[in-house]
Order: sequence, then structure tokens, then C-alpha cells
Amino acid sequence: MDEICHKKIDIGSILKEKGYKVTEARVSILEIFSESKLPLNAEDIYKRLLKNKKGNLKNINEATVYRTLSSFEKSEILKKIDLRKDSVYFELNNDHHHHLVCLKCGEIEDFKENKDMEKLLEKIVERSTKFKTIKEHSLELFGVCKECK
Amino acid sequence: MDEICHKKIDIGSILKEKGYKVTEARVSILEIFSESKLPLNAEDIYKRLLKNKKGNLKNINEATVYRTLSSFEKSEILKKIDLRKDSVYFELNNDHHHHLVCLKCGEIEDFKENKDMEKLLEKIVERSTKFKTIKEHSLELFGVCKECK
DNA sequence: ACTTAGTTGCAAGTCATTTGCATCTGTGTT
DNA sequence: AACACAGATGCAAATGACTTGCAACTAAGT
Repeated sequence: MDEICHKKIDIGSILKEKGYKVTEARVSILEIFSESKLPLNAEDIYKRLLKNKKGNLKNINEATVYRTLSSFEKSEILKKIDLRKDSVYFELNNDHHHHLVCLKCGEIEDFKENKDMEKLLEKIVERSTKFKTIKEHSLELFGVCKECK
Repeated sequence: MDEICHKKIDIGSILKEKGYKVTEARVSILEIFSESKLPLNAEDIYKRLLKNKKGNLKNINEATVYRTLSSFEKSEILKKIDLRKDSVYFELNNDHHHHLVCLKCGEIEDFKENKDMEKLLEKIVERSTKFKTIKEHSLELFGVCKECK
């Protein structure tokens, strides 16, 4: 079951670095993100927490999930993503990439923009606007995936 | 006061083309969009409607605003935009462009990506993913505007 | 073990958006 | 110009994602 985990991260150190107490809720939530290829919303997280702890561990409240997500976003552990769905998605703020969202089934695929393009983009923006400091950008693509075609 | 209007559109024809009845609410809402340079949310629209009709015309209900926006989006008169704010923004689905959002003051500036880049983007995506049909994409940039610097 | 600042659970609150339903109105027809 | 009716609107209540106040709890330094 470890094959799904594709990013090794030391959760304890990350939390301490940011000045967080290392609590069960935070560790579990970060574990879930580190095991997931795809962006997750609060409900996804909550459901997976329930599944993980079948009796032996106590539940984590939904309010805690929301609080944790939003505080992890502020401390830049997570990144917020908008996928034109009715709730907000998050993913680890590890490496910059974008998303393809199927307009029919809602499937999400990652997509890595190439470096040249990112630079090109920033140059164009700096030349043609009055925004001098571009901190980040979001690029999401919407289409139809193979299965739905 | 007509100098603000930078897109001439025949609102009546647009509505009829899409099979809509030409009602006061719809005409007023489209007028507001055609006079605005920037994306607007439901509240913006509602406030402007109130301002426009100082007594002589009857008010338009907020539910109607929401219904109109969402139906205009489905019929592709409007485009929905996510600007990481707490409500959804819309703009006329006329010409493709992107937005710069100031992370401090929330100011929004339009930004036109160049054609070459759009094509490059689509090619990269088609080569590297299993999404064959890209229908649209959203690209929003977040930074700090001159005034806030 | 003691202390306490930071966390969490719970329940109630907020706020954008949606919806059910009765009434009304634009539009094609007579 | 009045008629009929599908579609549009107003109103109020509902929804659903998310937030917050507060009391109880707990990680982590002493």
C-alpha cells in the first residue's frame, strides 16, 4: 500500500518548522495529502479521516479540518486551487503545476507547464501591465477527457 | 456618459438569438456588463440595478440576478471567472483575456495573452496529456499592483 | 508532574447562492 | 387589441460550504 505515496515528506519537521504543535489532526491531514495525487476538498479529507480511523482512533471534527486547511494555506504548506466546483480544493505546495478538468465527468489530471513558458508569461505580463510583482498564477484547463469522448 | 461604453452590442438580438424573452431584468443586466470594464459579481450587479432605478422603475430581485447570471453563463453570453474572492465573478464572453488580481487591495486588471502563447499552450497540453479536447482555460495572475507597492 | 499557549469539539452563526411556489409578463395567436 | 400560456419574476425559506465563540483539552517547554 506504500506504492501510492509518491512524495516522501517528514511531516513532523514541516509542522515544527512552521511553528505548529504536532497534533494527530495535522499529521493525519498531511498524510492524506502526501498520499493523494489529486487536489482534495474539505469533505474529501473528512471522509478519508473517518475511513482511516475505524474505531481505534478518535474522530477529527469537520471544523478542525477547515481550520487546518486554511491555516496550512496561510503558512504555505498547502495551495488553494479553484476548479470551478462548488467547494475549494487544496494540494501540497510542493511543485508548481496546473490542472485539466473534464467538463463532463469532473476528472482531474495534473499538467506541468514547461519552464520556458512560465518565463515567457511573466515577461509578457511585466511588459504590458502595471503589475510589477507577479507572485503566482493559476492556470486551469477545461475540456473533455478520453473516456468521456 | 457614453464614453464608458466600449462595446456596442445589440442586447435585444442577443437575447432573442438565445431564445430568451426580452425582459427588463435581462436587458438591464446586460447593459451593466456592457458598460463595465471589469468582472462583476451578483452583488455588484444588484447594487447598480438599485442605483439605476431611482424610483421610476421597479426593482429587480436578487434571486433574479442570480438566476439571470447563471442562465447567461449556460447560454454562453457570460463567462464565469474565479478571482479567489468569496463570490463568483462574471464578464461578457466576448473576447478571451485574463486577469491580474492585486493580493493587497483586490484591484483587478485585464491582461491579454498573446496568440502565440495560447497556441503553444494548447500544443503542449495535447502532446503531454490524455485530454484531447481542450475547450477553454483560465489563467489568473496574482501579485501586487503599483499603488500597493 | 506543572503550566500555558495553542488546539480542538461542539453548536450556533454567516453568507453566497438556490429553490418552491404563487403571481406576473412577453410574445405569438386569434 | 384582447387571449393564452410558457417562461420569468418576487418573495421567503432552504441549502451548503465555511467560520466562529467558547469551554475543554493537550503538546511541549520547564
